[in-house]
Amino acid sequence: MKKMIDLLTQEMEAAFAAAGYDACLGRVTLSNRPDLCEYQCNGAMAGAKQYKKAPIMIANDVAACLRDSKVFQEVNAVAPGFLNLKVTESFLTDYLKGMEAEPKYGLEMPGHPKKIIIDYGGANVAKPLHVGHIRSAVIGESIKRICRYAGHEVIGDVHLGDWGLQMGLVITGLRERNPELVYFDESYEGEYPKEAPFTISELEEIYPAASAKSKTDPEYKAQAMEATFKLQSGVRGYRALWKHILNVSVADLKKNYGSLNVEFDLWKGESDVHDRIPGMVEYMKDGGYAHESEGALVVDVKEDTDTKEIPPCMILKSDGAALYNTTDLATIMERMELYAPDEMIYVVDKRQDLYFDQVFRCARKTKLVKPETGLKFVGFGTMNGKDGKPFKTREGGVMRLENLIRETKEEMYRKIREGRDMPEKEAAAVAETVAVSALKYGDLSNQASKDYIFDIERFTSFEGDTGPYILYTIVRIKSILGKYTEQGGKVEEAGLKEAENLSEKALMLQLTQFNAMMQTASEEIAPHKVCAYIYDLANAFNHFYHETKILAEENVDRKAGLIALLVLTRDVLETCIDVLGFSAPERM
RNA sequence: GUGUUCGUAGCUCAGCUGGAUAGAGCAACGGCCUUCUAAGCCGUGGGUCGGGGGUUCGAAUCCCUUCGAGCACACCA
Repeated sequence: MKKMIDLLTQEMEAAFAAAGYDACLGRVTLSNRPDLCEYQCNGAMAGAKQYKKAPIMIANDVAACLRDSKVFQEVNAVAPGFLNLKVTESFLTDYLKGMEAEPKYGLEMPGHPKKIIIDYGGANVAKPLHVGHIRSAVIGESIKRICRYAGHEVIGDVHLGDWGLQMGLVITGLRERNPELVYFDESYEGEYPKEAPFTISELEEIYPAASAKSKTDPEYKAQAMEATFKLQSGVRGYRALWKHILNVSVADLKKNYGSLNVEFDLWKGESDVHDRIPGMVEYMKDGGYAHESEGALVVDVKEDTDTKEIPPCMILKSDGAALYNTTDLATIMERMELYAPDEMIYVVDKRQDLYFDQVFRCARKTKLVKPETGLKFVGFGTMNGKDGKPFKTREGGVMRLENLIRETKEEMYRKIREGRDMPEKEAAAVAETVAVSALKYGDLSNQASKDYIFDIERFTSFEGDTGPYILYTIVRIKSILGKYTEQGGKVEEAGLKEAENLSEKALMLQLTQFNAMMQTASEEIAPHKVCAYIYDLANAFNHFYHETKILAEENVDRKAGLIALLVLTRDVLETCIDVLGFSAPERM
């Protein structure tokens, strides 16, 4: 279905042509003066020079050609040469009816859907998620859903850090605690136990302790490095232990991500490409891409057009070991082989911008990907505290994600109990849903690339541009629809009618923007545009709601028309919050 | 040093493919509930769009310059 703005532009272009001017001047945009008009066209001013005429004369000529328009109810030429437009009720209502009938409210599907792999989450095995992980998870999940809604095939990969020194540290820490474990007996040849010899909370204790000790104790660090080496070279007991660590950790990660409605299709990790690295390195050497520099193996990625120094992309350290770049490149290689995606999107802290630039250039230069394969870096900014510095606990430490979520839920629960007479159990469930909306909307409503201030007070507020406000609006609509049904009305039989007041028309106009907004949000990978849209839509609804009695409407047809408008508004809002990654309760 | 992002109301942020009077929210103040959830709605006050210059009929938006802040700059991930 064509976008509203395109249909209006078409009509306007025809009018420019009919008046003897270049049709290209007919571009219609949303009005920036809602008090004067709904849409505007500034083409008369742009064409003034070309035709050596006063803009207002051109505008008048064009307006004259639109006198009998079925699309525009009003076309006013205003000094110096604006064309102020209002659409007819019938055109608007027909457009919305079309929208209702279309599968995705009129969003056009791509001619060639892309297969996209999105790499987000940034979790590490055996390390708890902390607040620094929230953005990648929340933004990535939303991008995944937006691209999927826009008609692409999307695969989300958490891509765990499951293979480096951290694993050696955990194993060494475990050995220190329980040296008698069968995993450390290298002469053992039997089956290893199915149960892990530790719980998640023990695991979470072990890593930081081992990490700290390795920094002051060189002997301990050497042990950890040896353990890492043994694991990577396939020593049975170490591999078995590693599997346990992985399983226990992943189960816990799934629980935590789950509480934020974040779900991955793939739980791949760095370990998956371990065996692939030697071959890839050979390939890069044989192809003449890689050369030695200061003892390390690197690929030059400078380009003539660069305005800055781009250091070469390192493939192997001078001690011959692989590093982050190596696994990332090997992963790109693996993904091309297994999934052949058209595009890979990395949702990562923006500080890694230069690093990914190097990796992407290297992947292209070494032909790991096809020339047309998209490699995109979506860098996000830091989540800061009210002081503008990276978010910390009151004690100055790094807050665990789990705790942040729990505190937000508690705050929400408190507010609900204060403001509503709701049974404890229901209040707890509602608090959970609303808290997720507060956290996610608070994050997503900011442009991903910018830093933002995390303010739990603000995010959990029911007032203003917040998740809870959006949910409240949806709940209000649901409440009316519920009552309508109780009164014997049939929601599904209601058909849209022409608007009878200004706020109703404003709501309808806002609804027509859905497909254009969603297209932009997916093309620009911009979840915050979805937030901005639903905030405007919720405002338009609340304004309309205040002015229009719905259930008390006596004209049955008119009432049904209003109900149909509510249904469409609810559905569009719920579609939007779904792509943002949260949902609304029935009551709140 | 080089590069990069940014600087808009007291605070948090939109707007940036150039258009009319620069918008929201919070905070402050004032209205609106016998009627569909007042966790709502309406209104008031609050601005050298960091400074300067340029392009243009027209600049928060484009260009140059300057000041200020953040971030990155091969053997970490």
